[in-house]
Amino acid sequence: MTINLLRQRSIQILKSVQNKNVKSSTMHDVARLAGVSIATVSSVINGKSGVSEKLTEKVNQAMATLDYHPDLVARSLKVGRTNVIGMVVPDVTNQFYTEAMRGVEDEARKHGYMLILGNSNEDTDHEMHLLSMLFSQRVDGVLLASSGSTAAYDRLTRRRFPIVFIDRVPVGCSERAVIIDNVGAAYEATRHLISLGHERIAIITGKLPLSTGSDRVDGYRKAMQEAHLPIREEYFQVGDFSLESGHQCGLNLMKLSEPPTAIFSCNNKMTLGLMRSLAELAIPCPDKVSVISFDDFEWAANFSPRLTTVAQPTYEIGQKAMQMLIRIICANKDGLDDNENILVLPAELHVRDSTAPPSP
Amino acid sequence: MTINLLRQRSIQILKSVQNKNVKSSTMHDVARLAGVSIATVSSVINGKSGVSEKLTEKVNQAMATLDYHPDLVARSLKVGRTNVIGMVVPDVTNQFYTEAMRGVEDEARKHGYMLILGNSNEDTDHEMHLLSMLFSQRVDGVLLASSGSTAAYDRLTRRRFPIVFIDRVPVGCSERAVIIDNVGAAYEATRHLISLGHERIAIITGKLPLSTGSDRVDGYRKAMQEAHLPIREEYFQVGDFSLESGHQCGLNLMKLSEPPTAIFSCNNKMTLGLMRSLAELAIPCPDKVSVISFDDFEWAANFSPRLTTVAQPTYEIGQKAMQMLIRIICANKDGLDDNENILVLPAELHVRDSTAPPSP
DNA sequence: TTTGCATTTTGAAACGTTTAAATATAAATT
DNA sequence: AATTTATATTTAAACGTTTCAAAATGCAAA
Repeated sequence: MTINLLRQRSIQILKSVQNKNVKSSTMHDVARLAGVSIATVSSVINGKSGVSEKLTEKVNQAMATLDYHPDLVARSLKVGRTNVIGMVVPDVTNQFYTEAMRGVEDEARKHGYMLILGNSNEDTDHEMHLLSMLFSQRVDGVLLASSGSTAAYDRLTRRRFPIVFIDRVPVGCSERAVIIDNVGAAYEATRHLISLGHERIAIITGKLPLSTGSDRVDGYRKAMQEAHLPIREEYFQVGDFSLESGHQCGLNLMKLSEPPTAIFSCNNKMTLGLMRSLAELAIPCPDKVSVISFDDFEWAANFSPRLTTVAQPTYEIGQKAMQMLIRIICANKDGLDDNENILVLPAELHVRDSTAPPSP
Repeated sequence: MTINLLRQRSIQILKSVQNKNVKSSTMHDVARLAGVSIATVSSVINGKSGVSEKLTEKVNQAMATLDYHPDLVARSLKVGRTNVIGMVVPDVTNQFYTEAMRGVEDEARKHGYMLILGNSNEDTDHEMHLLSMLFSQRVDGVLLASSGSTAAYDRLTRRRFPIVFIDRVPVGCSERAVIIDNVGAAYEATRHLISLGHERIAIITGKLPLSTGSDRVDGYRKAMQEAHLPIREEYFQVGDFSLESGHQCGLNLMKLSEPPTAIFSCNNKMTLGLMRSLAELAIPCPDKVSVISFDDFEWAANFSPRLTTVAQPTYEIGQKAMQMLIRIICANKDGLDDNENILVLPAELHVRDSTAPPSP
């Protein structure tokens, strides 16, 4: 075929593609322009061996002129695999999850996966809906920071659908998860307050049906009991991980006739709410009340009071969870059982200025 | 068909589905179990009129027993539309973008769209790659907070691919975007510092090839010129929106023999870096230096110093951008030209404690 | 020249939907 | 009872890939 003929044909095909306007060119167009069969084009695209130098070149050229991008929807349908994984988090504005997401994404990209992110807004119904959407989209697996219900999870696992919990696990489920040692970390945090001399120590808990809720309470309980300190009912404030709940619990605590001298807040958002309530009541921290918080972030260290926190390895949580998910997907594909278990990472206490001995 | 026969058939089909294990049931299975054609099943699923009470019931029952979930991959291939839109942001750990994302998601859900989120990490190459992946995934449109390059954008618009810029626009592109009045907001911010009596006012800029970089500089310039204040070269620090750049610029500024008495930081992450540098150098704010920052967040108001900020309507930006994108998609579908333009939202100055008159 | 064998290329059937056209059924009109 | 009309249901062809079996080609040996 002469160069001229090639050019002419190219223009013609380009035009036919442009006419349809938004529709993009297909393997068919490429094959036609290169003067080969679509099977050959497919082989070139997928780097299969056994295509001659000459045709490979022709095909590549045709793809370039047409600016061809393979249709992954069609491919997914054929191969029964999308190379997309879903991630559902309860609060996308919480940096904890977005840092984890970076770990997930980096690891995902390394293995050729894309990421669909869903935000359940701490709403179990919406979480169910998101999971079933993801399933319908035929994602290859899901990372889930649960907002509480196990219903969706049950349905999916019954189908042997690859799923890994991250950060939060509904109490009861205890496999295929990447979490931190919440009991240990909460124990250390409470110990820190006790060692400073505090006795009236309050806690603002997260959602109790979740591991991050109940385990942190357990660690707190353990430390308190060990030190023979009572846990007053009014010092036990049940929050739900939201800023608003932290705010409300903070007000509840500091308006008591005998307010606590130290508060253990179980996540970053609730701590922000707590600090707001302290500001509103003009209660200085740590002078009047010490604050220790789960989750460590950029703002914690450079404003006043510099917060004492329990720092979690957020990026690593995401990274490790994605690795586990990939192993499960592969095992599933080969029809064998994966024997993935729960992975527990350590957390770290960062002592700063928001905790101090109680004022006499 | 007797109830018994139905049950028997159901068990048989269920078993055949379970054997394939992870594969889920198809319209075919449903049709077989319900004893109808797959076209009828399709009609029921899509709520088409003209299916008898009786068959509708049968089909619904069959779908329930099989726990059938439609394969959106197959549907997408057929109808040439995925009902998925992509969103690419330069820093997913920046709450600005996740709050915008909430607006996007709420609006998307309302119209039956799902969301794929990509994080370009301020890397234009990676951004290109993400965009081309999204295109291959055949998303119906893209929301883009650009990290600087226009190359990807050009390629996509040439194909008339629906795309809306959000927050940041590469200088030059000036259509289909939802942004705020950066010049005006930066002008007001600088005016605020000037009105407090500051004359040595520094700026930490963002990436200059982006509207959020250059427009904010323009506003600053305008205010300074109007007040007949010089813009010293060493007070003009070019950052890149990252915490690290804010930190470095902060150090540069405060180590000058004649440091500024006020600093205008052009986004939240850089402000965090700036505050870190002030802490390291033990320079009190606002006593020695005033700080005003773009972007307002939860932590800005309840720690000390309470930050003076320019607050953007983050949620609304996302919401409005998604609405615009949907309009473009619809116009495209009907083959007509959309006449969408740029949408500029107002920002708001929140005066708090980090800005004060210069110390004498 | 033929034969056989390895290599390259192609044809055609999937994958799970939607949809237009065709057919079957029921109801209404003569 | 025969015909028309409206309604309900099914058939079969797409959508853009992958993939396997079959066909074509090239090349060495007979």
